[in-house]
Amino acid sequence: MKAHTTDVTHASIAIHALTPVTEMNSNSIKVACSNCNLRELCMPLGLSTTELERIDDVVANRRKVKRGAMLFSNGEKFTSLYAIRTGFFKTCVASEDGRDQVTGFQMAGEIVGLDGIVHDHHTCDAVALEDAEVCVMPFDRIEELSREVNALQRHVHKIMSREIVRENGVMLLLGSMRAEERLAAFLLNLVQRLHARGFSQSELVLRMTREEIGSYLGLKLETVSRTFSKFVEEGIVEVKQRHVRIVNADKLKDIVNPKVCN
Amino acid sequence: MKAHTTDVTHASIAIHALTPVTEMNSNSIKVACSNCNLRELCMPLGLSTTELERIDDVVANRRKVKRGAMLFSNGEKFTSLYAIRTGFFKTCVASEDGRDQVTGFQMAGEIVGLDGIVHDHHTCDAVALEDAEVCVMPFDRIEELSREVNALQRHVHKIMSREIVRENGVMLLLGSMRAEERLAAFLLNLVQRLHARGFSQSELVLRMTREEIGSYLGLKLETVSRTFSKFVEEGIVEVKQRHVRIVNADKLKDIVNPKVCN
DNA sequence: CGCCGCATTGACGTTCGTCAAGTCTAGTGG
DNA sequence: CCACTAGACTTGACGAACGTCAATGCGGCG
Repeated sequence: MKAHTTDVTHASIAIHALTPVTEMNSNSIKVACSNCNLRELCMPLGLSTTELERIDDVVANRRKVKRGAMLFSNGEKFTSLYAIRTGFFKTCVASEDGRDQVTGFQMAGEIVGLDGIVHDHHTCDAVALEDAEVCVMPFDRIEELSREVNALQRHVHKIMSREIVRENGVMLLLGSMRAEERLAAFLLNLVQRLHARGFSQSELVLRMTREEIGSYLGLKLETVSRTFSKFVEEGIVEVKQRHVRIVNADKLKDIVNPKVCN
Repeated sequence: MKAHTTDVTHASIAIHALTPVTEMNSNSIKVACSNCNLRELCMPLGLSTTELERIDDVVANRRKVKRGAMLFSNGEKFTSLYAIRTGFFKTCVASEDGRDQVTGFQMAGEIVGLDGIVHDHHTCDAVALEDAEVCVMPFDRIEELSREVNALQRHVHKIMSREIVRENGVMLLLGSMRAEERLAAFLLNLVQRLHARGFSQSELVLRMTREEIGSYLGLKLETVSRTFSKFVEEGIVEVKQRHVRIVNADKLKDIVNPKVCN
């Protein structure tokens, strides 16, 4: 490790800007999407006031999940989708012989639990990578309401379609990219999503271990570590444990999308 | 190639058993899910007669797609989902620098086009691997009707969730399996889906090239070919070009799920 | 019959995994 | 405050799995 950056800051400070005011003082305050700052991330836009009030009803309650604990697990009965309010999750599937694969990392405003719809049981685990809180949205309530609020129906469809498209991208990554390309794509994706939530475009704090990154990217943890080191040597990023600063985003993008011409 | 099996038959004969009678004589006959033999594969079960009649309306028309032609392509405006009546498709995404990745193979009764919902444009190509015919289901019509027919609403959600779960499985495959395991899992999956459609449990005709299999499995075509040869040497399958006979399904399953104990 | 696309096979090279040793950091308790 | 520890991370040496390149075979089709 060569780059000892002292100015890689904890991005978590900025999360306060995203925390709904309703919860600033107490946990027992009425659950309400209508005045949640994450609304634009997890709910449809352009709703009328009455529609907005009705949509508040899809959230039954909230649930806190401690770091390392599971929101739901493989085999568990499916009842609800979950909108992440705070914290960071991973989802992972396991093969029968014990290998497991991280299928995604989810942050505030994103929805988890879609895997459970088809068989009425979950087929993956959702694990909190830091203390987290989610909005519990019973699926039968979502279905009921989305019959009446067209924008919600459309929104549910888009969320599921978005997940399908995301996974298509991961398949491309796993099927055809080399280690450097995978890690570069991973970093760019993470920072882009964080930026959409008001965080820095260039600095981030990884909430997951090298092993979890490796599982997601189809690499071993040593390869992830070596690839980080290589990026550091090339002056593309600065890394100090889980603090990452992207020094040269263009180079990272070039790695993901090598331009043959030019 | 050692195994020259003369008795690997074309499975395509059996497709006639699945072809709706309404189309036996003419192409202009009324489109109707209510008497389509594929209904149980692509439509919800347990509908009342009136609901069934209404569901016929989701199919606007049918469309033939010649082998090698595209049903839809990346960037194209999204309007409809497509239920495959006959034929075989691949879907593939491309990275900006030209690499592409097969994200799935679809057969009769399966639905393609879900990727287009989120951005109102398709993000992948759907290519017919043999002459095919699909039912065109305009998505706004699906949404309209699924507001009124609960079973259809639930069905649409399940179809999308199933696709998410399928892709989770592919991620596990691409992220953590070796070449033999990937090919074994692929063959077992294909033959299982074909069997559900009335085909043999042990014989199949691949509709795709080695290169397309390789793209799907994250391998090069040579590796696919070598792995086939290895399976043949070990007496697990017989292969003659695209005709495959599974001789020892248990061994194949063992390869996918190596049992450490026992 | 000859061509073309697909498939097979071999020789060799690269990338990444494996194994092992060692470092760093945060947390704990004296 | 510092020693101790456990878990995460880094780094090196080596090997296996798969990719690359190239030659050849095979089968279907005009």
